[in-house]
Amino acid sequence: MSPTLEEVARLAGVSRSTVSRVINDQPNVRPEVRERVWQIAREVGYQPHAAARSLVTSRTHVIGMLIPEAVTTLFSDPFFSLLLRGATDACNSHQYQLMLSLLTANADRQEIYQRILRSGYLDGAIVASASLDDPLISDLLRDRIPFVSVGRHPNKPVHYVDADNVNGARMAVEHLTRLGHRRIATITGPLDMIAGQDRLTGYRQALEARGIPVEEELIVEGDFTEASGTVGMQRLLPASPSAVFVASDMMAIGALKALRQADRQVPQDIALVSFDDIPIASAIEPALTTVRQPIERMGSMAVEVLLSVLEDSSGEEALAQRIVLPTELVIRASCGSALSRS
Amino acid sequence: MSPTLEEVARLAGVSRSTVSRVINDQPNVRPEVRERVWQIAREVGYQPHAAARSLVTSRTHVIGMLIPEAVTTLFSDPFFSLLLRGATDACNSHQYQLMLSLLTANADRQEIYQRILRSGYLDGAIVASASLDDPLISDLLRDRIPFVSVGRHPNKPVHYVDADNVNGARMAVEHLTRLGHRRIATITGPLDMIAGQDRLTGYRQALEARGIPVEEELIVEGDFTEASGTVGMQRLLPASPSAVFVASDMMAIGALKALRQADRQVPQDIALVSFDDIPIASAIEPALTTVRQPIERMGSMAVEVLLSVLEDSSGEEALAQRIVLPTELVIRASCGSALSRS
DNA sequence: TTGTAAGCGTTATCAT
DNA sequence: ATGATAACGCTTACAA
Repeated sequence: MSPTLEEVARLAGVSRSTVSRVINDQPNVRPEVRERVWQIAREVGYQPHAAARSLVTSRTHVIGMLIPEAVTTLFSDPFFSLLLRGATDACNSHQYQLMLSLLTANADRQEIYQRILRSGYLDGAIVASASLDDPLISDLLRDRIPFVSVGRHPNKPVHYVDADNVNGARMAVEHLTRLGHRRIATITGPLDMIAGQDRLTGYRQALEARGIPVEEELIVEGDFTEASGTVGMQRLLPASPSAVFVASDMMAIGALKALRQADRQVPQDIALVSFDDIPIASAIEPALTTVRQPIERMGSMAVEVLLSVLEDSSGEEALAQRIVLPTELVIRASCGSALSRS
Repeated sequence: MSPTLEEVARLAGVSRSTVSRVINDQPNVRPEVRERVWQIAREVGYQPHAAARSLVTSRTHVIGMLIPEAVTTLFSDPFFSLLLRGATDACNSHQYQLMLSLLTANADRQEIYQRILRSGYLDGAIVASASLDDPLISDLLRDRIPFVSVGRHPNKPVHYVDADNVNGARMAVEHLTRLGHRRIATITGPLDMIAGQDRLTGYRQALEARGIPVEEELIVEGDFTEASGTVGMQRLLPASPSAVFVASDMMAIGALKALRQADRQVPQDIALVSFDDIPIASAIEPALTTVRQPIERMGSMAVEVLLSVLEDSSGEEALAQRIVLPTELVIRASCGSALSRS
């Protein structure tokens, strides 16, 4: 099919080695020869064979995006599209490729792990929102596979990129206190994920800073899905909070549904602040006041960090790179601050 | 690092060929030998090297998911997450991998094309929602790269999987006529995509079937983004339609925004029916009456078709496989049919 | 049934 | 500056 190095060499009247040097921009080739080789290579449409190349270099220029089983169900959350877009963009600009693996439940996790990660398919991997005790993390560490986690793992030597969830949540809840709310509930994310924990921590910090006691009946755990937002809000209603911090936009959408069913107006009867700022957050009614995290940038940063790790995997293990990007409160309608201003 | 065939062979006291036969489940190996080899392979954690293997078989077991430049901007539409999930699921169950490529504008399209598609990275590709004249399609055909399109290409010899957009749209608009509407507008998808065209065709068919004249001032073109739904609805308002068929849920969400700004109630003042049935369609207020297309199944079918094409690429080109999956109208609140019933 | 050996398309180490 | 030549790890005739 496609011409090989050999053929280009023959046509150019030089050896394979020379062509290889030209193609890889290595020194020690006479400019005229270099030019002639390029000429021929272009003419015949030469394209290096990826497998042959990586067989000898043991580099594939492919990195994996691993979505742990625990979160495959919420893969349709726009969060992941945005993360993917950031990651692929970064890959594009470094001439790397992204391989996507959803470690779904029905698939044999072990089998996939072996096949993908130990067969030399990948130079490294990005792990999206793994829960804190996901065996995937330990496996990757054990097998010394270079990887970067999206979402921090405080007690393990892993490179990660994360948003500042604690401060984001704190800002959100402080905003509610500033609006005069004192009975503030929260629907948390899954508490086996650091994002869930950290946002809960931020919630607690904000209340404590204002001297508001944290009441357990005002805290219900969700799992980031819209459905869990609905259920969470239903469980919260008997405690009659005046405001709720919902740990993700999708859950907030679910919570809104529950509130409509219960005939409560947002923000008049109850105020809502959530987290993520995915595109629909501003499109729905009421528009969501929410904490923006730079999802696309987290995706591209994860790739950048991974590539830098791959670069200097020359020596021994360097310190884990830990990057926390700032979050920002975006005030819209669901918190009722516009209302209180008037 | 990882042990090789050679090592397993040495430990088992047999030749590489024998180990290869065992690993690949080929005949002509004594059961006892087979057992011993497996034993050792497991012990040392043998995993075949993908590159080495594909160098000789010229098969990578990787297929590409190509998102054309034209649609990378709407990649955060849940449509693509669902498509990806369907595709990766199918890949998982066939031990294939999915490589994701967004052919973004800033990246050099030609360069990426060459690097990904002509370097042997991929066994084949899936192309998502390419516009009808996307050069990507012609390039793939020219280079004889096996691929399946999500979205039909009626006049080209391409394998495709699509939803029945014409009938879906027709059902949607017929439903509106049945509710008594006669002044029905539409916000179309991009008309250089077959999905945009087909849904417009369905709209026309439904009107003509009822003897309602098609008025050009009731047709505005969108591009499937939420923003274009808002703009489209704003342009439509002066023509005062009593109902609108919006060609995607995301655009419908945008349209709702415009209607709120204009103080029109849905469905009381104006009825809406859209297309896709992405998860949020049922979560927002009003819940969207929409045409459900089986997005995940389209993703998995695309993979299945591609794999079947890869199978019998033995002989010459067979006929293009063309699969159109049925669509279904899901009635919720935005069309006002519940209202008319009461 | 098993082993030997050639070859897949590169890169990398030597000589020259 | 250039060219032989030996890997890289596997599959696959072909021989035994």
